[in-house]
Amino acid sequence: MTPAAAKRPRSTQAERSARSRSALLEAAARGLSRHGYANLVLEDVARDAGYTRGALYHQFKGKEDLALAVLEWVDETWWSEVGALAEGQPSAAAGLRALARGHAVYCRRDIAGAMMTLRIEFSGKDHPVGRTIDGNVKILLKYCAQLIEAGRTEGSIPPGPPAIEAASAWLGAMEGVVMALAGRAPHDEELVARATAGVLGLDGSLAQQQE
Amino acid sequence: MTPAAAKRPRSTQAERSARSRSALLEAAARGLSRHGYANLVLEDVARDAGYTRGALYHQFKGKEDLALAVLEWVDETWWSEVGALAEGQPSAAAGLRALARGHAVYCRRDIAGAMMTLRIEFSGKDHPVGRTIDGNVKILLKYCAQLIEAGRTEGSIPPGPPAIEAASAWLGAMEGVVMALAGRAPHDEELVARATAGVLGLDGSLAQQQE
DNA sequence: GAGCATACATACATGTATGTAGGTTTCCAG
DNA sequence: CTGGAAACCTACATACATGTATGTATGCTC
Repeated sequence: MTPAAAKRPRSTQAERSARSRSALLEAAARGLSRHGYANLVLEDVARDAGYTRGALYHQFKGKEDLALAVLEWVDETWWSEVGALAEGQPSAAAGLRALARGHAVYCRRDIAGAMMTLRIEFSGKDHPVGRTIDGNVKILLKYCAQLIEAGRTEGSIPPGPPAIEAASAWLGAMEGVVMALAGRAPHDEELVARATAGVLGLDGSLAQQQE
Repeated sequence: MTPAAAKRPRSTQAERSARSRSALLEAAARGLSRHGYANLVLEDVARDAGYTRGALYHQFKGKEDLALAVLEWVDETWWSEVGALAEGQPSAAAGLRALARGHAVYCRRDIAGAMMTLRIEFSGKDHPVGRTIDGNVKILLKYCAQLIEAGRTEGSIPPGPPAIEAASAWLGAMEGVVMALAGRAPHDEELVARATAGVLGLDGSLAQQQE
């Protein structure tokens, strides 16, 4: 019996599908983090999510489609959970610092490495996944570069290498640090912040944080 | 006629073999950088070096053995070309700075990514390549952590997170930066130095280098 | 230069992972 | 409660890369 007699009687079929899809996506992200794309075997992904390859092929067109879905999902969650932190900060430097700490926290989940591995495997390649990831990174880079330039003109960030190179290096450094520390709180946050300060030339004094 | 009548008449056979081996190793490193281990197809490696798979299987026991040889080769060249820079520096901080810059220069070759991809694919896995790479990284980490601790006791490096975490983060940051900049001189060197200063808490003043 | 070993090439067998097709269960509608 | 369409599973076909086995050429030794 459908509790609320309205138009949508809380359809269980759609819910079921959505749950499966989420579980598969999460398992795929974990698998990508750990094994990369090439070593990712779909049967393991499906089993990890509690299904078989049949379910996976019902939800996604194939391996590539699955990877693209993961990318899209990561991109969305990153901007809503991390990117949003930069908004409403007093200065561009503060915004970048917030991004750094937020990124470290965000990457404590095991989905963190998915972007990294996909980027390493596909960046610069003429492949749908490569193009997507390069597109996402490009947008992110542009955003960060703008923040850096804004900070330099307003004076909260000292001069240095071209903003795009600096942004590129900064993102790379963050990825490297969170990867190396693999979510070992609380030092991951602290050290990402330090790396940020170093790359951008912010004051390296030890008393800038403790949010 | 053998020019020098001594014991070793300048054997051409050994030379030939060594040349082939070097060419294959270099091609393998390039291939690993670009495609990773799983996507590395040995026929391409061999062709890239000017041979066929037959030659490769004559020189190496197989794919795994090839990867291990690359690892060994990278490890040796790194310590002789980069690691040596830390020796004879006035302070531990100076040594670490030298390592950073040296690493950036070292990574301008396309062999740079080989370690990275192998690490991502195998680190922490129960696999010969994984064990080897983890072993190499562990030694490197220990070395860097010792430098950091030495610097802290002698006063050239301010206090901070535990030395091992700091060393881990530092290496990760360097990898990330050189990866992101992909040898775009001269900013790679500058930005690796900045990241180093940030993570280790060295003076972020802009006038520390120009070696 | 005959005999032999090493370096290298070609051809085949095996394993494995993807993708597809055909069946089975679960859920909702009338 | 019965028809039907989903979500899902099992079985099969295909592709591809590794590894091995066999063949050829080049260089060394006597």
